[in-house]
Amino acid sequence: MSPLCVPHWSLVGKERNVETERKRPKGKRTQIITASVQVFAQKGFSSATMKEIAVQAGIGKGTIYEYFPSKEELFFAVFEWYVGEFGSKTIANIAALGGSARERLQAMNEALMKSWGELKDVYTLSMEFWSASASSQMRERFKEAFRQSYRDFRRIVASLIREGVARGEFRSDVDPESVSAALVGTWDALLLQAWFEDDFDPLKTATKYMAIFVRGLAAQPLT
Amino acid sequence: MSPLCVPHWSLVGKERNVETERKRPKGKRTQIITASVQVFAQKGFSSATMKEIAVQAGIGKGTIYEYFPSKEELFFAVFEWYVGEFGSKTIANIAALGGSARERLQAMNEALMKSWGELKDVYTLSMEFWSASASSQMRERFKEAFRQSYRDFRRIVASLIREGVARGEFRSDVDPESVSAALVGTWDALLLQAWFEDDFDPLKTATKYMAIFVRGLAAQPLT
Amino acid sequence: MSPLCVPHWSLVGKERNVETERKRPKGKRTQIITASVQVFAQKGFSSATMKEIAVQAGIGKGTIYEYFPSKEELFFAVFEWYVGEFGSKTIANIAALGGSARERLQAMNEALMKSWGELKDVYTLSMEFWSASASSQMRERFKEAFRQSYRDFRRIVASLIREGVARGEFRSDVDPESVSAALVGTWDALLLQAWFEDDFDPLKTATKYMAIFVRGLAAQPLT
Amino acid sequence: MSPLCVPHWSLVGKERNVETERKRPKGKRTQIITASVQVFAQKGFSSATMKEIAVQAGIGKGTIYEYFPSKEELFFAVFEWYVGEFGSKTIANIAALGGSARERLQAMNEALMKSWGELKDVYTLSMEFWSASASSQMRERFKEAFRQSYRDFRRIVASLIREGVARGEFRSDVDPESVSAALVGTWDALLLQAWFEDDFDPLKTATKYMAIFVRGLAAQPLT
DNA sequence: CATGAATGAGGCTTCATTCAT
DNA sequence: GATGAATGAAGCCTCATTCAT
Repeated sequence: MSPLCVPHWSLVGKERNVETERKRPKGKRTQIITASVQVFAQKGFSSATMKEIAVQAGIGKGTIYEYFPSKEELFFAVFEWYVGEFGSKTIANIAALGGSARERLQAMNEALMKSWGELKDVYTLSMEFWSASASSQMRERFKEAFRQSYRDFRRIVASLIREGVARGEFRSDVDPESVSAALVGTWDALLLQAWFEDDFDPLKTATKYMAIFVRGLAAQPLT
Repeated sequence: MSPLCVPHWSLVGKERNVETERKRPKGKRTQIITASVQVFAQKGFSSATMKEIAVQAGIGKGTIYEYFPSKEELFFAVFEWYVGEFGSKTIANIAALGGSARERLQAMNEALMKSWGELKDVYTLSMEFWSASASSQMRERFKEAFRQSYRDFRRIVASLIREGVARGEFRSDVDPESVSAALVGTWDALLLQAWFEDDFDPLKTATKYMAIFVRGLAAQPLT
Repeated sequence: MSPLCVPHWSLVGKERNVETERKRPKGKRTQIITASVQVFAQKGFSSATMKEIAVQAGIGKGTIYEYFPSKEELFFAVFEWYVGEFGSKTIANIAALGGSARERLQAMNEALMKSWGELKDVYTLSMEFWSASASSQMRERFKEAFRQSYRDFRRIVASLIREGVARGEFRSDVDPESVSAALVGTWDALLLQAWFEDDFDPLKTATKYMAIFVRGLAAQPLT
Repeated sequence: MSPLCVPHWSLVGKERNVETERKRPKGKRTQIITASVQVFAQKGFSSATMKEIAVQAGIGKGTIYEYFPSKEELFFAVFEWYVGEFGSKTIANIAALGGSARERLQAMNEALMKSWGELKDVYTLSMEFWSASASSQMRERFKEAFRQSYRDFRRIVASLIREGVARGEFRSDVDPESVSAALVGTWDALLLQAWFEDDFDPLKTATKYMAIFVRGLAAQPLT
């Protein structure tokens, strides 16, 4: 799951007020995951401890094991939730809208970059997931899931490009697969740079970039 | 250090026989770093053990501590070596060549994507470094170093863009800073995708992408 | 805590069955301290290992850390227990009795020297504590605690001396502070010598010594 | 060796200016011991490292092993030097002087307590030696040496007491062995208390104490 | 179901000692 | 002799996981 699959609207602050719904056995799994998001984001997978997560979730350490067989499984569950909860939905929704392909591409760009504000706080999870896919015991599982996530993402963008080509909006020699991979990658990487540099404005940068990029795509010279 | 700062030509086996001394009086530090590169790349920072590194380096566990005060320092040394040894040199060299800005941009693209073959093996280090900059004790150190590395990288590309604008090769409304950030990011992210998918061909994808991108930059319509 | 603050009556086996719970929910801390007393006394602080203590306590190594954050803290806890459990209580009790000051002084002398039998086994702890107060990380903490312990001890004896002076039992030119310091020291040191030499009889020596000493104190020549 | 066996005149600052006599192979052993005194006194036996000692001695770490087979042997050598160099000489010298037994006792008292100024800096060694005699591998060796040292000390004082009794200066019911043990102990312990408390004045305390003590010893009432 | 006390494998690190130069 | 780089045994401590209540 690339970070940009994860607009994360409403992610933050969601865990507060859990007190009121104490003993809602159904939500305990979610409760644990939510706590894990906080802790893993802050400490990273290795440095996070089950104790810490339990405390954050307001439950006993042993209880976590009622829902997840191991720390790694819990981490993977966080990962799945991350993807599943937010995934490429935003992008897909925008793709389904009307308007020119270019406009929708730019809408995607805007939506993703605007999500940075909320994403920021848990963005480090992406790095943890990358790291997990690189070297943990669960390497393959994570890698496969990432692969799938990127694929989904590229597929949506590629469709849109293809549509633009079909409509004659984009040049016919454009390769939708390559373009979507690059575009998805750019979005991804801009958020990464934003993470490193506080005063980096991903929306501004991305908007300027998109102007150039869509001009390169356009079948007819843009003004 | 973005992964694309690291062509890694000749990464492997470079440290052997560096100097002709019968013993290994000076090269031991390098020897340890080389071993660490292997182990950290394979296991990740947390899962790697000092024992493993020592065995890989063919030395005693305690010897590592003669050269590095802690595991974290060793990891950071690997990081510095990663950046320092390869850094943005390739890019800088290409920027210094003659030819049009567009040609040099495409040469950079080609050089970076071609380095994937060698980079592949140690690419996971990038993810570990990201992760370290996100949540380890060393967080700030890594983050700052990354920041600097990205900055260097963007500066080189931005200069080239600026040069292209000045020459009238690129459109005058192009913002070199934004473009360079996006371009650097794209290269970065394409390698990431290549890491996830074995049959992803970053050079092919990037080349097609660049064709579109430089068209978007160009002051005069390209054929 | 001077060794003579520590009559140690009943040191051994006191912690067992303290409470009737089937499990050992509260006594575990005591259990660990008791085991530590044995091990530290036998091996000294540095040579004692947490493993050894755990085995002696019949628990797992990790369990110790549930009760004490570090080896040093555990050692200090042993120290506190040593002082707190036995401290200058004996002396204080005797001071509170009736009788002449001289009699009470001699009673203190007797009580302390008689405690040697039990003290013997853990006496080496005193040396370890001294050593700790001299050079360990915990130096200041131990030193301060010792200081306090000696001060308490001297205060009690000094009061008694003062009382004797006030009553006209002791010479008016006697300085209670100096005398108490010396007396406390003498007791301390006699036990030390007893530790070094098996056939040294501290009670006999101290009794003969006290006869002379109280004669020196007496306002009226003793028979 | 009780601390009071060790006036330590001139101990401090003796190691400086060793530079000038570099390569005096005969003195290297002493050089090492002198350095060890500093380091052991400051860090304690366990925390002191051979490296530190070597640095303090201005020689290579390996060189120490040319002179001492192990750290423990070195420590014992420091101990022996401590005793041998200073031992009970002061006391013995005073015992050999003329004058009344009482005067010589008080001279001993004064000499010992006055040595506190210099002794202070290395006094912690005494505690380390105690600790070593209590729990190190070399326990027996240290213990035996301590025993001997105390014995020597007591013997000298006991002789003096005996002389006083024989002369009719001291009461005939005085037991020289007990008195000497107690007196030696008192001196010992007063230095210990001085170590714990900075503003404790051992000389003043001991002098007042001695006035009382010798009155107790005296055959004839003193004024 | 929930808990958290107990556990012990395993990691990082220290440092006395060795030994090739 | 002198050295100090190399070593590896051994220690402290962490923490995921278990399990009795």
